[in-house]
Amino acid sequence: MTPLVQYLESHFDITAPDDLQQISGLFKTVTLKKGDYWLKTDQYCRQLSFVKSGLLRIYRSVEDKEVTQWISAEGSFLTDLSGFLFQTPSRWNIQALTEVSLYTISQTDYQKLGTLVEKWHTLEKQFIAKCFTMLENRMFQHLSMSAEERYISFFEQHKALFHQVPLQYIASMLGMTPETFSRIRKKQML
Amino acid sequence: MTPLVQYLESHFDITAPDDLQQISGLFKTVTLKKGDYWLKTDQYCRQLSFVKSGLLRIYRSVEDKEVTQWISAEGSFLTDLSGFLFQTPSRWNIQALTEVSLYTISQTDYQKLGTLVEKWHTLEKQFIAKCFTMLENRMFQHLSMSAEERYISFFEQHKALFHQVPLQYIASMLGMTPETFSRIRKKQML
DNA sequence: GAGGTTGCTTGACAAAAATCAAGAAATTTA
DNA sequence: TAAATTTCTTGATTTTTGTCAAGCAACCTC
Repeated sequence: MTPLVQYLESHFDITAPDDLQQISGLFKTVTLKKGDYWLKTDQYCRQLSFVKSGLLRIYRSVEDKEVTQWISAEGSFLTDLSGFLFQTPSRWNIQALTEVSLYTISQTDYQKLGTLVEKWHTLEKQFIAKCFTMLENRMFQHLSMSAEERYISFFEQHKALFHQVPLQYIASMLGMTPETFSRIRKKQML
Repeated sequence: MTPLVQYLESHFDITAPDDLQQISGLFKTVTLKKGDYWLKTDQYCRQLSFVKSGLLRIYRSVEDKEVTQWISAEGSFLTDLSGFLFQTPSRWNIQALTEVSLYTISQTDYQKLGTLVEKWHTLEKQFIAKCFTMLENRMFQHLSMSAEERYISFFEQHKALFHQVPLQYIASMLGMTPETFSRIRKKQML
């Protein structure tokens, strides 16, 4: 569970060995094969995972097309945050794009963390707030930037993804068609 | 402070008179005149307000134009959530569009709530998570809907706003120009 | 109530992005 | 490795949205 422990240390500033063990002890290792679903629309999301390795796509089907909301990569948490916290049916599908290895905690065990780890509530709050902030930035980019500007901005921050997943998913995530994406890409590569 | 108390009861399920008083007792009444700023870009947001009456616009200036992020109305909380929680300089301007009456709590007093009210941490978490969920929905709409569809969806949920604030602000919030907004509007009214 | 300001609409045009269709390239599968 | 599938690219075209410019309407304000 080293990657998870490192994450907890660096992102949550949890350093006490006891706390680290309390937390990581509740996670179980899970693997998914390419194409497997971690979650499907209308299911209840009763788990929170930390991605040890691999890539997953979070998307939603609307009418005849699929809208990719995000791609989760190694070293980040994975859940349907709204569904997990409010226990409402999920609106998302989450599917493995590669072989995936996860550390997973059940909702029940997750709830124990509040009593086991002193400052858990604060950390949880910070985590959710961080998710909010990221989304706020993304929303702002959509309100203020063109497709090309969004492409450039995303490319600068996530270069690696561009040769790890089908580009159409990145296109969708950036709110454009694969064709538009391809044309911008060509222009950028000249 | 009745509107605030009602909000706490219905949205946060706080019913104990003691708790209600503990909380609302820390808020002070503040009024703003039309055009006054509640917050400016690069300032630290050290307050959380509840809008008793009036309307405020949250926006950001980019190059030569202004991007409206949201319009806050009567009966909702107002803050730069990211800035307030992480104590980072704000990227937003928040300006009164009308006479505004607020109940305001300082960051210092806000922090006391954790010790004064038993389940405060849970409620705070729920509140932030709610903000996240709303933003997630909005983001999804931008990824999956055209300008016209966004107009219709917003109009259905916020009819009242359309004759309360300059329409250009709503246009910006929906990610389109005033001209496009005007054309869609005309089409919808036929 | 005349003049100024601000906000809204309209038209003509330009640019951005979507759609459709075909084909090339890459990847997977057998 | 050949065939099948999936993904990406390209061109032609349409649709959507933005830009610019002008005019109109509402509303302050003096």
